[in-house]
Amino acid sequence: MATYHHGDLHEALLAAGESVLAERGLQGFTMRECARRAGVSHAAPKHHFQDVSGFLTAIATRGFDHLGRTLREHLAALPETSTLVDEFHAVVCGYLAFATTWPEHFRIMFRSDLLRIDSAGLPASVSNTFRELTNVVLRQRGEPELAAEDSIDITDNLPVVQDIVIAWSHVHGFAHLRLEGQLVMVDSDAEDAITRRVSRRLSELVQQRCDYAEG
Amino acid sequence: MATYHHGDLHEALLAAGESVLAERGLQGFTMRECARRAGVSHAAPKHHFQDVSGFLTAIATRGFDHLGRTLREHLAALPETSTLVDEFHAVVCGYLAFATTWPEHFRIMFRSDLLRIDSAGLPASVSNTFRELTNVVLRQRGEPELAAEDSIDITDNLPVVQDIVIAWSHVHGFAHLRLEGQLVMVDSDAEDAITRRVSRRLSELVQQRCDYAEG
DNA sequence: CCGCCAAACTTGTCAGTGACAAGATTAAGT
DNA sequence: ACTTAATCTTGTCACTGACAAGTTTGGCGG
Repeated sequence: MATYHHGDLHEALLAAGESVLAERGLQGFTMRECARRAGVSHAAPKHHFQDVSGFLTAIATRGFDHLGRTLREHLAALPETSTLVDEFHAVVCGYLAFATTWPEHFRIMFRSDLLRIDSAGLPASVSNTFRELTNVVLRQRGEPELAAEDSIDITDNLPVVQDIVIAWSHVHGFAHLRLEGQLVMVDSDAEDAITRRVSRRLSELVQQRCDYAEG
Repeated sequence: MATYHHGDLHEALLAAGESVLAERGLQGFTMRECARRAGVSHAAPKHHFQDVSGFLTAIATRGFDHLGRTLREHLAALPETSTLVDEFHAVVCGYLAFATTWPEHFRIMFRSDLLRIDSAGLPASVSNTFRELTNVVLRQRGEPELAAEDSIDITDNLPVVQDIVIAWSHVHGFAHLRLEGQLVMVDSDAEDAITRRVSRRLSELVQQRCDYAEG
């Protein structure tokens, strides 16, 4: 109890919250426990985060930032001579790595009923994150990449958006099913084969950009 | 208070639980509210479902049954002359329809941290559900379909399992992202185009079954 | 240097919750 | 008819999130 004012309670609470999530999961997560770990009273968080959903929104925002960073790292680790299949593979592996390492964050990030989706930083973090995936698709198509803070114009680029949605869905679905234990029958070798197959599929998907007419 | 013994409290509680979920979401879901709506005391559910996770598991099991029924209906509604693209499209639409109609069930079904995954009926309902998708893939490949109660042998059919996982991931990811509001930018026309594109992609994926060697 | 003010934090309270224990009721078999 | 076990109730406990009201403190103008 050095000072009455904590100094950086905002950050301390987030760190506490993430440790609670890691140890007890979303189930055992409580505001009061977070306050306890930060060494403040049970009502202190109110001033920094309106309520529990405000707090979870902040955590989700950090989660999206972290996911974006992970994707960027996996892409940056590629050698110069990489193919586009490699790029997709990097994204898939990054996504999976994040979901494995931060499962509770992953769950919270995709729980719109728990979050204040219009909250300050969230939308920005989301689009920053998925700019990585978008740029892989754009690179593949030979179109100009998005700069930081830019986001894609849907109406002008419907085919591109379709590809992005399809690619994102594919990666996300695999990660989610895996995280939630629905793919337990798949061993680690089979999983590697699947991720490579998915990556190859995604790059093929984006290459065949002529036949949009009809399915 | 006709009788002290309810008669079919098990079923009544599940129905109550589903109405609570529909009205208040997983957030506002409580055992006591379910008991209240079933007209019994707050401790009555204990005898039918051990605890809250046992109760949610039962609800999730019903959800998987419902999803399986929905997929079967969508497939059965196809005309005789349907292509395999149509079959995949039916699965995709059925999956999306379920996620849209029963969003809270969908959420619970894929929350392994909330469920007793080893619980009596759950695994059976899950494999019954995904037998529909499996059979579409098997039909596509000209291999014998699974009978009811049968499940696929992973070790003998790795390529098939890979295709199933990929197809399932794709459909599931799209439904999940859509449910959680991450695809708000996609309007209804674009969504139709995407579902058709996904369906076509999936059937192509399964057709090209020669090139497994490496990605 | 002082006093004031608003932000940051505390204490206290409330209804509501899940889990558990112990008791009451009743259905069903013998 | 008697017993027995399943079913349901009442009562209790620690805990939670939200809210209200009070306390401390940093920082500001004068």
